[in-house]
Amino acid sequence: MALKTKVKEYREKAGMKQNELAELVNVRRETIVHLENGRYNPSLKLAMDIAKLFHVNVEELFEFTED
Amino acid sequence: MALKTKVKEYREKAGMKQNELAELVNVRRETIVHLENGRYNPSLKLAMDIAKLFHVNVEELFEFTED
DNA sequence: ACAAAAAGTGAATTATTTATAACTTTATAT
DNA sequence: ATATAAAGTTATAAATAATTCACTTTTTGT
Repeated sequence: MALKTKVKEYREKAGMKQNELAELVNVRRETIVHLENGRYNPSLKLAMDIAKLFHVNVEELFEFTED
Repeated sequence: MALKTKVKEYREKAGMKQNELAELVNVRRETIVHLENGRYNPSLKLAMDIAKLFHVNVEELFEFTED
């Protein structure tokens, strides 16, 4: 149950710092770090807020893989 | 930050009991009850598992509204 | 009407996400 | 090269999703 994500790609494409993204979706910068690199399962709200920001759907941004 | 969802609609459309849905996505029946009626913010994994099951995207199934 | 199945409730516990803080490491610019 | 910003790490605390249990209520079928 590892999480693959394109958050970093989309963030950089938007010329955005982790800090800025964090503020826009009302979480801590560390939460963005963990999301981009780490392997954990965010809340639906956080996932949808980020997807909305980048004008993509959740499935484009996040994918759960086996193991 | 209330959560509107169509889980119940899609579940019934699929002729599925709460119990069956719960087993298919590996949560308790009570979690499905709370999801369908209650207003709380599930994990992304749970939301995506359910969306996948019904062949819709997450945004079709869940929507966050103000207050 | 009655029984059985399905759905709903509430409270207490457990598991996990997110926050906070105090750092270190890497990238960027002057 | 060196200062500054950005990104990453680790540990602990706080918030909350999810479990569990013991029910009650509603729905469905015979």
